[in-house]
Amino acid sequence: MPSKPNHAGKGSKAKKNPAKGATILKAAEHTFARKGFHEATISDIAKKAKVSEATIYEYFSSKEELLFSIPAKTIHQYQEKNLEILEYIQGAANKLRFLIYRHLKLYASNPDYANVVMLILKGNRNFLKTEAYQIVQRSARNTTQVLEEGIQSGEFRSDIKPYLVRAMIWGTIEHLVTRKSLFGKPQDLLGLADHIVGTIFIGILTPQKTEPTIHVQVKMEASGE
Amino acid sequence: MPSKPNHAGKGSKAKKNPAKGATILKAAEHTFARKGFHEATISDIAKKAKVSEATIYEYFSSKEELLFSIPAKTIHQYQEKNLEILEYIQGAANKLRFLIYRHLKLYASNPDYANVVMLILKGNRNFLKTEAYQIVQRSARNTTQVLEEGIQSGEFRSDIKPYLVRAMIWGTIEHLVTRKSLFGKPQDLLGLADHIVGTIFIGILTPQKTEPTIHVQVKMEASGE
Amino acid sequence: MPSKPNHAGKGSKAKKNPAKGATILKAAEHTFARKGFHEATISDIAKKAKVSEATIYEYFSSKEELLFSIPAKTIHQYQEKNLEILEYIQGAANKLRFLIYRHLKLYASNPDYANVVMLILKGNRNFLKTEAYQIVQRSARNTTQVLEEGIQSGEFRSDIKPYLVRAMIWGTIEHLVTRKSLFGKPQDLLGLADHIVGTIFIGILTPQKTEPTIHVQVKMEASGE
Amino acid sequence: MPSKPNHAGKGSKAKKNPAKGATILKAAEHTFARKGFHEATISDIAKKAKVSEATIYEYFSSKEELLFSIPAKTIHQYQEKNLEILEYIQGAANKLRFLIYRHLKLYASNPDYANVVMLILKGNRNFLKTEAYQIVQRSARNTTQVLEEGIQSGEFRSDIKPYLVRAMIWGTIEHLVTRKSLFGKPQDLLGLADHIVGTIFIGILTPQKTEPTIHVQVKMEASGE
DNA sequence: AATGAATGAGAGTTCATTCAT
DNA sequence: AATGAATGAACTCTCATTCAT
Repeated sequence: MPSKPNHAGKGSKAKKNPAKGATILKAAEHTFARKGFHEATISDIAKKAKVSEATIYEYFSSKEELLFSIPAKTIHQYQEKNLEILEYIQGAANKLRFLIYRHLKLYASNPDYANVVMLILKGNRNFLKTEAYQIVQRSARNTTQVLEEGIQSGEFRSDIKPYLVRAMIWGTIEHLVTRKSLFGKPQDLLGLADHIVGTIFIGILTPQKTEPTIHVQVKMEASGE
Repeated sequence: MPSKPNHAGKGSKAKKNPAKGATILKAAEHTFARKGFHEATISDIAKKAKVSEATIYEYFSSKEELLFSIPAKTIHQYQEKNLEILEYIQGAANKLRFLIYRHLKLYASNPDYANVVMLILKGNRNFLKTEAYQIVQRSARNTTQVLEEGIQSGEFRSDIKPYLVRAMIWGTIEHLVTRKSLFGKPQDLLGLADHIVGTIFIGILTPQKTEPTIHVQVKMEASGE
Repeated sequence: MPSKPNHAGKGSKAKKNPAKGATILKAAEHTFARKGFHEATISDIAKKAKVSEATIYEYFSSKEELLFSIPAKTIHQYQEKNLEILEYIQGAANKLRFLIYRHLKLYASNPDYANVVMLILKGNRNFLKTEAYQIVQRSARNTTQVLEEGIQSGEFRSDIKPYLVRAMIWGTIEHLVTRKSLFGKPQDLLGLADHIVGTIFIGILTPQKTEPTIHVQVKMEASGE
Repeated sequence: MPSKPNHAGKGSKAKKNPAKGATILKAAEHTFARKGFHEATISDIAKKAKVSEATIYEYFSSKEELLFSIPAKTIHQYQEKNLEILEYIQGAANKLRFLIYRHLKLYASNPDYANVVMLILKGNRNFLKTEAYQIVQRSARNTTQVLEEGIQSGEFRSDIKPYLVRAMIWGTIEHLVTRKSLFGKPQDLLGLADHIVGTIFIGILTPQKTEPTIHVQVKMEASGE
């Protein structure tokens, strides 16, 4: 069997009945989201999925593999689609705006998933060894790449650090999504996207005051006329 | 500053020997940071602290209370000092820069602590009921307040949303600290402070391109010549 | 007789394999009888029953529920049969004699059971909330009722207090059974039944002395010679 | 030190301050009565007695010795006084009546003590090895002896079994006291004394109906004249 | 004489996981 | 393919007891 054997790490099993596997996965997502990883029991998940506990082990080799399988498919589809659409978008700024939207939307449209990712997976070291996490990393590189493109093309300042800006964007999103998971507070996550983009793009300082560089440029342009 | 007892909520016990209590707390921080909450056992912590398991329960009423007691003192001192210094700083921008530095430094100078906070406490719903968390919230309000001050004084753009900007700042920091905890990657966290401040302040777009406001100004100035 | 589930209250679990449940119960009875409740460990019982400790918890939700389950079935069958047979017996005295016999026999024929009931359950306040205890109470009412019947029919003195007489009968039995549990002393419990009945029926005073009524009669007859 | 060293078994300690010893004992009685032996902790008792836990161990060598020390003094005084008064009473019936009263009163006037004896000590096998228990046994022999006296003197029927009658009397009392401990039910224990005595003395059957013996005796006496 | 502090020794209980059917 | 039943393996927490002061 030379084909990719282990999607979620060491022990995944051949899915006998894909529909049932998905049911279990949804039940796990639901349960983990509400109770947390250790507090949720296989029995809880089995009840929710209306299968026996043993059946879960027919589909997933361990509780942790079950957890790690939750993002696997989602993240894969997410990244695929991102890459596909990205090709049709012109300009780094537009691309970046798209990526921010997409990222926010991923979580906004699936609260249980957001919960699992933000409150459980983010703190789990073993998750980092997962194939799903590899995709997350690739997805992160998308962003960095777009930022670099923007610098190259002159759309973005040449003195920004792509790594840092990406950290800012992702950090912002994660922070907001986490708060929504915990408090339900930013009611409308997607609605914040424009503000995030705006702030990332032009900062928070009022122009005249603290940007002498701009002032200089102005002079030059004025004289160029 | 009278000693407020029971920092970590209802169940904390009178510390018979404060030094030993601190030793246990440090051992717990160390152990939780390396193993995670559920994976670390009281026995591990007892060994590290060189006390018996029972002794731990003389100082902390449960494993969870032990966990929640880790940030209690640190966060308290952090907030006290912040408020103190803040009074001496002039200008919202300077204050904000200070808060960002401090926040980064808190974690940068105590990796185990960072680890516990970012990987364990952030995902723990019960922590939100803790007194320690109340202080975190108060600390967050510091930032928002400074942002509002800046808007008022004209230092910051009037169209920013303080809540969002604070989320960006904190999110960025949390993201970076988390990555450092997990990968050790941004070697020099504090060194990034200036870049973060810079980006938050002036954004990533190159001025001429996407800021029509500036453009307008230019025209005006040019005609003024 | 439809099978009423959950004899021992709220927490009892569905018995997966009734035979195994009974084995565990017997092992518990045996162990508790010899060691007492707190001194007996789940591990002891598991060993005796040749199952794992966890298996015990598949059948009983706690150590205490296990304890309370011991009398549940026995007491139920006992009461059922009592009521059944009572219908065929004529006369309150005969009925009372039967109940005393039965009560003694219940314990005499099952020393471990006697031990558990007399030395452990009797002092346990939580047992009083048990369904099993409800049946004990009902069984006590049988006795009181028979006593009332006897008074009505003229078989028993009209000046006795049923409640007290029942207490005497039960107290006597309990005392004897307890002594047998502790010392093995009244070798033949059942053999004492007749004596108990006799004494309860006619007391311990010699007739002439304290019973003026009888005394009068005697005199009269004697003088009749 | 040839004087009786160990009142309650192996490990009792010299009472440094008898008053404090008594305080602890009362606290223990109070606490055991309410919580039971295993459920009550040394800490509970220490709190109630307003001493430290360690102090309890200065006076009593173990929790069990503490328990066994509760009846020691009481039972000793009880028996002493019984023997003393018994000498002044004429007639077995009167003596028996006295013993029944005394026995009931012992418990009626000290509910906590009753509780401890009935619900805790009665089921404790180790208590039987105690010196306090030796006195209980001696006290039991009082009763048996009086019964034998009564038979000898003709006050009591010659066909009664002293051992059994004593069991009945004690059993009755224990049963009633236990119920009072558990339910508070027979409100007035002492008020029942007369009824107990009455029933023990003359039984529950109506004379004419079921006492052929008397009839026979009459004949014999008549012919004997 | 009194006790604050420390701990050894377990015990009950939970659950992920396995396996025979 | 599905599961009922069984269990190994821990882990938290409690408490009686000790000992140095």
